[in-house]
This record gives sequence, C-alpha cells and structure tokens, in this order.
Amino acid sequence: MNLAEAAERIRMAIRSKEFLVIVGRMEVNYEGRASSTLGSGDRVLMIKPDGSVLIHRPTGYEPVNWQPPGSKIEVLLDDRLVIEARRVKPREILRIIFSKIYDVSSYKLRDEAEFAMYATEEDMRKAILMKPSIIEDGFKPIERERKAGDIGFIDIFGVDSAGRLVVVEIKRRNATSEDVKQLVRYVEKIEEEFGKRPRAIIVAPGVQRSAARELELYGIEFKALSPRRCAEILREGKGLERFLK
Amino acid sequence: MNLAEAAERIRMAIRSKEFLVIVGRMEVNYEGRASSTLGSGDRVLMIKPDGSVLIHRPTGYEPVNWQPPGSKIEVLLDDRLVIEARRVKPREILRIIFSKIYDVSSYKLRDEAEFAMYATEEDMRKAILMKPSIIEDGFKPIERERKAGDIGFIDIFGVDSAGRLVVVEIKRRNATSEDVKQLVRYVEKIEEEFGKRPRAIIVAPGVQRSAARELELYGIEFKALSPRRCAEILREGKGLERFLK
DNA sequence: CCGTAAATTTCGCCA
DNA sequence: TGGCGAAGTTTACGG
Repeated sequence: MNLAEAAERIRMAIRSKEFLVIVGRMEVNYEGRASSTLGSGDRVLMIKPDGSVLIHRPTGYEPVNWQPPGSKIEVLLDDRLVIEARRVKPREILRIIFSKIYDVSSYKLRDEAEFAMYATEEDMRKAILMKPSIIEDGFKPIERERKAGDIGFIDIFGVDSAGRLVVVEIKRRNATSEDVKQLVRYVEKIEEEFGKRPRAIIVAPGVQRSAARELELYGIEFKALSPRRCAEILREGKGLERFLK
Repeated sequence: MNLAEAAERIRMAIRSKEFLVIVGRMEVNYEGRASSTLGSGDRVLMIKPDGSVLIHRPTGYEPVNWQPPGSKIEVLLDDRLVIEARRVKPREILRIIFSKIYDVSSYKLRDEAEFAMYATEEDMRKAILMKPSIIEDGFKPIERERKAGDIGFIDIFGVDSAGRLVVVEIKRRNATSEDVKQLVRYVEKIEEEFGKRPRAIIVAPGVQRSAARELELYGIEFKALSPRRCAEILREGKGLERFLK
C-alpha cells in the first residue's frame, strides 16, 4: 500500500475518532518513564478513539509498546511514514516508523454494554460482611480496611462468639506463605495495640503447600471459601435487598 | 459479512498460524479464575499465532477479556458464530458469541527484531555495581539482593569509606514513604544481625513529599539518580568491556 | 514447576 | 490530583 495514501486514511480516521488497525513493518522507539527501542518487524498497531495506542507482536498477551488513553497522535510523512503518540504527564513519546504498510482499517464501533466481573476479593469481603457466619457462627465484624500501624490494612477486624479479637485476611486465590507472613505482622500489631493476641484467619479457596506449613507454625487458622460461593451469597443478598424495599 | 464464510476464513487462519484480527458485534463470557459477562457490542478481537486472545473495546489500554498464550481455539457455527478459547491450567474458558462480523483479516507476520528496554531498576543496580562512586566516593558494594531476615531483600549492601555498613534501596521512580519504611525495616534487621546501626540510602530520581518527611524522621539518606543516567553509565561500561576484549 | 519481585504496570476508589 | 491496593494481573528470573 502507498504510504501517502495510508497517511491520509490514518489522519482521516483519527480526526473522525475511529478505531484504527494498522498492520505493517515498523520500528518503534519509546522515551518516557523508561526508554526502549524495537527494530524493524511486522506488527499490528491499534489506535483507539480515546488516544490509547497498542503495538502487538505476533506473540504474547502484552503489547510490546503502548501509550495509555489520552495521548495525542501525530502523523508525519516525508520519505517514511511516522506516527507519534505523545503524553504530557508523565512526559512520554512513542514513535512508530513504518517501512511497509500491509493494511489500514478503521471502524466506528458502538459498544455501550455493561461489563460485569464476579467474585473479586472485594466481592468476597462484601459477602463476609453480609453473612459473617460463613466464617464461623457468632463471628461479628467490627471494621473493614482497618489500619494496622504503618504496615498495611486488615481486611476484616472483628470478634468471635467468645469475645476474642479476630483478624481476617481474604484472598481470592490460594493463600501463599507471603500472605501468612503478612497476617502474622497484623497479629503482632494488634497484640501491641490491645495487649492481647488476636485470632487470625486466612479466608481463601485453598492454601499453597508452603503456606500450610506456616499456618501450623504461627498458629494461623484457615477457612476455605471460594469466590464462587461469595458470588452466590451476594446474589442472595441482592435478592433480599430488593424484597425489603 | 456471511457468518459461514467468516467461520471458514477464521478456521483457515488458525490452522496456518496466522495473526487474526476480527471486528464485529459480540457477546463475551469468561469463566475461570473469576467470572465475567459482557453484553453485545462492537469490538476488535485478536487471535495470535501462539494462542493469545485479546478482546478490545473502543477505549482503554487493557483488553476487556483475554486468554493468555497457549490457549486452544475452537470455532463453532450453528445459527451463530462462536469462538471458544480454552486453557487447562488453570481451567479457564473464554466464549465469544458473534451476532455480526464486520471484518476478518489475517496476516503472516515476521518479527525477529530485538526489543531493548533501558534503565529498569535492575539496570540501575548494575550501573551502581559498575560504578559505585555514583553513590558516593569510597562506597564499596559487598552483596546484592541480600536477605534481610524474612522481610525482604536489600538491593545493595556495602560499606562506606569509613567502614560503616550501608544499606542501599533503589527505586526507578520517586521514593514513597512506603519505600522509606521498608528501608527502615532493613536497617533494623541489619542492626539486629550486626549489633550496629548501618547507614541507609535511598537511590531514586526523587522523593515524594510525604517521603521527604520520613527521611528526616528516620535518618535515612537520599541520593538522586535517574534511570537515564544509569543507562548512560551502562553504555559507557559496555563500551569499556568491548575495548578490553 | 513453585516462589518472588518488578512493571512505561493499569485501573479504580477515595481523600 | 495524589495516594493506596487489587488484578482473571503478566512477565521475568531463580531454585
């Protein structure tokens, strides 16, 4: 494809806020928070209506180079076709130099659909707060996101049926030994603050082998709870809310 | 575009390991580590030769849904065109249901170029090890990635010209109060271990306002060093290496 | 294959 | 606007 023709089509598409897909042979240079260079090769370049820029090689999940939403696009043409995407804060520039253009396509895309994600860690916390008995009978949450000194935040802080303090750490994936260590640090902070050692419970779908050892070692409890079960609880809760209105 | 025709082109492209770009109106469902649903809308779907799958909405850096490299792609056609991308470990399935196809393109892309990223945190460490005087005259590194008890790793551990121990923490971005606190924890660990308090230096392009307070408070030193300067030092070093051969 | 740390992380929430 | 923490994080690098 003719470079001049390509340049014109690209300029038009950007002006009319279309979703651009450009396939070609290009070099890429990036300068900003870091710096990178990428020699000549065939790639797919996407320029979105919001100023996002993505350059994808033939392999991998991540783009090899990119510019986040809001960047300003410039199309330059002399002997070669160059596309620059600039950002001011932080100051970054992405320069794409084409030696061949295989394809330029642009689309007006309409996408108003809602994206719904189920069972994040936040969802798990909500589910526990909505139905604390899934941790154990008589468990009463007191605070969420409680500050533990300067080392972090306790997911849920509460008391059990016997009145003992309980520190709950939630993970949507299997708990690691790192997670256990973090929880131990919270326990120590709470012990400093209240003068007595709290119970500590990791709530997660499972525990990694290495973490199981540490649970034993530090006297941390484990309560199995899957994100899926939390999603169910939230659905029940929503149904209830609607019923009560 | 005809759905049956599209299905055939997509199957062909996948068989011959081409880079696929499909633009159309689609619904998306994901089930795996989490779950998500996305209603009907216009999007760009990319399927890479290595089995990566990316679905991009008209805005944002991140794909709304995806499947990492190595997933198995299936193209199903009855009354609708459905593409499924499956992964076994962890078990995940991405299902894309098309109601319209605007465009199907596929490409044989050749990209053997080397990607070079300059001045990561690792590069900064290398630069300091290569030329310790950029920290201060007489600074001698002893160990890198030194374990500090069970709380983490010290970037560079060394001694100054007066023989005092020095703990160096490197950041490629401005240092935060969290970084200072982490360094303080290292200092305490080293003091426990050696029975004397080491000097502690944060090496970074700058410090956040909140961190500046804490530097004062804990007696932590700061040495300004930009990733860019480190990249220069590494270039000089490489030049030297070549010269010495 | 597990574990750890970094990332041009991005993204969302909240002060 | 900045700070903080999660993410279907991914990726790279050890052991």
